[in-house]
Amino acid sequence: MTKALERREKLRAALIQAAEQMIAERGLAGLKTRDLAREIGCANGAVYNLVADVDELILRVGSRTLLRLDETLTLATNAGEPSPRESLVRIALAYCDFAAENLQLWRALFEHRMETGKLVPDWSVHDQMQLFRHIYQPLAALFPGRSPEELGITARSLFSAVHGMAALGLERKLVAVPLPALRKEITGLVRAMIDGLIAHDVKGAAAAD
Amino acid sequence: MTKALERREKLRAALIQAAEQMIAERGLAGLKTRDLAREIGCANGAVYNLVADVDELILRVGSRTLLRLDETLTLATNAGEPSPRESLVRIALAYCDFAAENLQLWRALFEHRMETGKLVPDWSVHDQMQLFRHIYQPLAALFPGRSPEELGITARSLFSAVHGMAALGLERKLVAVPLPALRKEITGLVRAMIDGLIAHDVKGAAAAD
DNA sequence: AATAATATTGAACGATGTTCAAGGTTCCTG
DNA sequence: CAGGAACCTTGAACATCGTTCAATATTATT
Repeated sequence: MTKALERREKLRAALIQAAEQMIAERGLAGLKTRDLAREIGCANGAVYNLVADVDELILRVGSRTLLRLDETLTLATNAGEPSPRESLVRIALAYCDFAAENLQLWRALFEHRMETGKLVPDWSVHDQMQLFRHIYQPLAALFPGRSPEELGITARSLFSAVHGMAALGLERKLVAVPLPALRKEITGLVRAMIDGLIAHDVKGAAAAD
Repeated sequence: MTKALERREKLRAALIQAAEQMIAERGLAGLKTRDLAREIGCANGAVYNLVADVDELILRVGSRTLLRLDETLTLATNAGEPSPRESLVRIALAYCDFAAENLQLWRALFEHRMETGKLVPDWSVHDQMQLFRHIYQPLAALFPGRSPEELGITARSLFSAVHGMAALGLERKLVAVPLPALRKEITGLVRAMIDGLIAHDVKGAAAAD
């Protein structure tokens, strides 16, 4: 029993790794089951013993990408002990850099759409939630008056805004912007957002008095 | 000569309209040439007399979507004569509302990727540039000290940030957020960004003295 | 009206994801 | 250790795409 399952797991790992490399090199649309099968040395049909369908395969690669992204953001947060404000800037820049360095894999996270009717499995959804965690902590330090729910919403908004800048900035479709310029823009806008949010907080508190 | 070309143009218009409706109903992935041909009453192969390939078809639909979006933003800008700051908020909300009401068509604008090697035609690129124009004017009023280039960059950053909030907010993948909540978040963050940018401007000017 | 030019057709091609019966391996049991 | 049960692997076959093209039908010109 061990022999068969062992080989299966080995092949599975190889499959996911091959898929990761293929997406990284040729984009999500360049992922082909026949190429994958040739790569890991098995028949085309055998892929479906290792994985239910390509949707699952893409999700598994996405999970790995999210994990690496998470590690990157963790590293960015722990570098030195800057103010919460600068911590958020660092996180945003780390996100941008990760996207630039893992462009195709990062795009695959957002480009992929499940075939209609099939819903994303729990383990995949759970992975995605973890990302906001990094933003949450500095935000909580900056806005001690806000409830956890409010902080969660603000965290998601901030994340989304930075994501949008990276997404459109790294896109060739709209004007291509050089990476250093994009980093500078993100830095400026994150600082502006935070300062603006702080100012509103003060105003709100004053009005509440 | 007129008879043939006339029919051709009629069919072309019908094709693009059918494609638009099909994308709106079933998403970009639901666009099938055979269904389109049946819809407009011609053979599958005839589609390629009206259009070079589906890429062009998608781009043509995108052009129409961008045009409607442009009209929507124009309307939002001209409604009343609010301050530049509130004008920007209105534009952002109009963008969000348009995305929500034209979800699939709006997604198609960003989901579509040309097959590698083929580049987007000029007329399509030109369409996309026009969007920043709406943001540019209020920004110029708010930041008279900035150069046109700087304003253009800020406009794109602001647009990208709002786009990101709409994109992730309207996505089912990350937590689904109700539209009113999303609008409120966008309003808050746009105001914060602008106020933050203004504060930085003042600080920068003071430091320059 | 005859002929040249052009448009339209739908069958066929090559890819692609997915399935499945046939045949091979591996594992448990007597 | 032998033999059967359970499982795995295979590669051919299927359905569905976008796209092409020789044959046919239509339109325009002389």
